[in-house]
Amino acid sequence: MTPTSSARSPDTGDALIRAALRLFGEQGYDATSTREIAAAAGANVASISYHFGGKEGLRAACGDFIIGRMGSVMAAAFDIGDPGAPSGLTPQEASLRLVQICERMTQALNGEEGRLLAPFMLREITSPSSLIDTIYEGMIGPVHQRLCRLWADATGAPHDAPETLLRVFSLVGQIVYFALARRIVLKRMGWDDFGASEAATLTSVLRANVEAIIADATVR
Amino acid sequence: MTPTSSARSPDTGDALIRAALRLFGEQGYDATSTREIAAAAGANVASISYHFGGKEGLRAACGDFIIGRMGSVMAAAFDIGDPGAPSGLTPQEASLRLVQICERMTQALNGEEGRLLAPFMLREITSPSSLIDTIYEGMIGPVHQRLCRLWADATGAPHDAPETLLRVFSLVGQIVYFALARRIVLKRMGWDDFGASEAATLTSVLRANVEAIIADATVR
DNA sequence: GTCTATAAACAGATAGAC
DNA sequence: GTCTATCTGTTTATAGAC
Repeated sequence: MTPTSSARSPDTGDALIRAALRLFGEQGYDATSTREIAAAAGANVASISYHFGGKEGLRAACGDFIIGRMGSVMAAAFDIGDPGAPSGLTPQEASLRLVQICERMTQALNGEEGRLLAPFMLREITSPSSLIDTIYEGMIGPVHQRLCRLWADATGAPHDAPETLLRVFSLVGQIVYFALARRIVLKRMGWDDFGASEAATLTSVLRANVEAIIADATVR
Repeated sequence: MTPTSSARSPDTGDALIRAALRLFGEQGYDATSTREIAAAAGANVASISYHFGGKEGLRAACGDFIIGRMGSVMAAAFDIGDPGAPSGLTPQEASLRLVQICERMTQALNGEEGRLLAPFMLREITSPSSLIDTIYEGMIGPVHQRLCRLWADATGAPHDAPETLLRVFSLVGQIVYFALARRIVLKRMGWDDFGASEAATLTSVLRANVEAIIADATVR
């Protein structure tokens, strides 16, 4: 349906974002040149300024892309089974839900799209002047709050106690660590890649950890 | 005892390494210019080439510095109490030792020097072409192996089973996470800084986690 | 919308005076 | 050992043809 004109564009902007996500994630923002991004996206250098107003605008677009994708993955994880029920879970139900969400997070971070998004996100989290505020308010903060309420339902601990917040962070932390230190883990395990069987082994270990930590924190 | 000549140097090389560790850690290697490093160290741009042969040489020197410092911290942590006894610990002793080592790691990563070294190390771990091999073989690998043997003594599990290696990684991972995501944790907790009382709260949570995970993995 | 050509700033490295 | 000055290559951004 494109009229007649010279060049077509299924979506140059989208290709630029995907290329930038990968390269920013692998090498870092400053280590990646706009020429490199354009080449990887099969586009022209000037198209970055045209579509996003410059390199920094492309970075911001990557952040919005991440918040959208990861946000919907997390939203789906929270609503496993019953996309309606807001509250009133038994401790056993809440505990199971927590374990399931952790498994989904493990899968999401180690799946195909996660391996595109996670490195970029980790870099933004650790860099001082970056998208950290946007990503925190758009995704990390809300997700952590919901996890804390589930934690409270599961253990009987107050949802806003410092210990609760830190316990939930440590739950998430051990999952994120395996995305962060993938290269080291592969090397030590003698694994070539992170396939289905490796993922299954990791998932079972993390599930055991999560269940042990929840049980330990449960008010008896 | 320095002869008579013009300029003195307590140690320009050392000042350059410390400045580079901080700036590389905060901003990343590529985002940091040699001029910036020299200014922060109170030295001249040309001194980097003179002392280290160039920017890449300075990066390698930072890696060696880290391996030396962190290595001795970890060595001390393993030898708490008895710097001689090689083996033959009861499960209870091994478990306690494991918990103590985790506490030392938490302190080391969140203490003054850890806050200088950890960001740099985390960046090197996540970057593709970097010092990851050097740091792995000089520190991470050996430390992980020793932790796995302690884990085996504590739980009765084989020291080289995949589950053992992954359990130990998850132990370390949750500790590293709080160094990685410090900014996010501070924001969510409503903390201004990471002082003594905050460190105490975190340490107690992590200790509880470690003990729960060890207990869960113990062969009964 | 896409491209080429170019501008203006900045990078790391080094020669040579001191 | 330290400094200034400079060389060479690369960066992002943009003007203007198509």
